[in-house]
Amino acid sequence: MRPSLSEVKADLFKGLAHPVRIRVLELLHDAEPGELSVGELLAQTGLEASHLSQHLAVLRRYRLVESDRRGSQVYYRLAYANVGGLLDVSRALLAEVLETTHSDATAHLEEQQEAARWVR
Amino acid sequence: MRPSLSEVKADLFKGLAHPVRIRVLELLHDAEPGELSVGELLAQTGLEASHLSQHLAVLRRYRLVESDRRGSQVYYRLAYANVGGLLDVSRALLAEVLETTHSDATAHLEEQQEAARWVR
DNA sequence: GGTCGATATGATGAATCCATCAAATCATCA
DNA sequence: TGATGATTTGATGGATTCATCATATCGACC
Repeated sequence: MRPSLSEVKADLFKGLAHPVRIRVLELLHDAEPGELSVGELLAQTGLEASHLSQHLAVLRRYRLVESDRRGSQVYYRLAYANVGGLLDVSRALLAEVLETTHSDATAHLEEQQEAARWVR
Repeated sequence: MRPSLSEVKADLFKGLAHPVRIRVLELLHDAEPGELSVGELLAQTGLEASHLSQHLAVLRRYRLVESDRRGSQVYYRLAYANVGGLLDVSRALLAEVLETTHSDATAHLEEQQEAARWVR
């Protein structure tokens, strides 16, 4: 039984439905060479190796990323340009959501956003 | 403890991570008056009432829709314009995904797409 | 072949999601 | 007030996801 279009879309969104995986995809989206090694992702996320690896496996399963082993290192990149498009729109959607939220919550989230920028 | 930006985004994607909920959001996105009653959604999805209602509750929880009771009927609409944006990009992403899939699977999914258009 | 660094997979328990059926709630009307 | 249509919520069991720790696999090098 082949999946319906909605089921394929739902799978794509499932891949995006976890904060760590969003973070990883954003790092890949923003990376200058368009890809990052697992080691670099580990450094930038501060995660434990097997934790990140399990999430990367989910991203591979749902075809949001592609991987490429070169020697002992594995590089990941977004599988499709429109994955980046989803990230961009989600950013715009979040801004829209935040515009309608309490100003104290907004201030707090803006602080976190500044901190994230600084870390990068 | 307030949620991080990634957590808020993850919640939005969780709301999208089920085929029925995608279908509902697309129906709302495409509806001429920009909203539909639960009754209309029931008719168009063919779901059982409490099944749909549980999914609508998830969409409300993650703030992807807004509801509005008028008499005995409840109307739903997308909570933000960018929810529609996410749907549009996911459509483009799916097309991108399908371009790289086997042609027999592609043909099958295109048939389903045609059938869906016809039903509407 | 063995060691080591890099990465992936397996096992497990807790939490969450999903589908289904039952019951409750809300609004309207006689 | 009770009945009815519309909709929501609750309860429950099974499936899936998540986090964590342990183990396995891969590639490079001696």
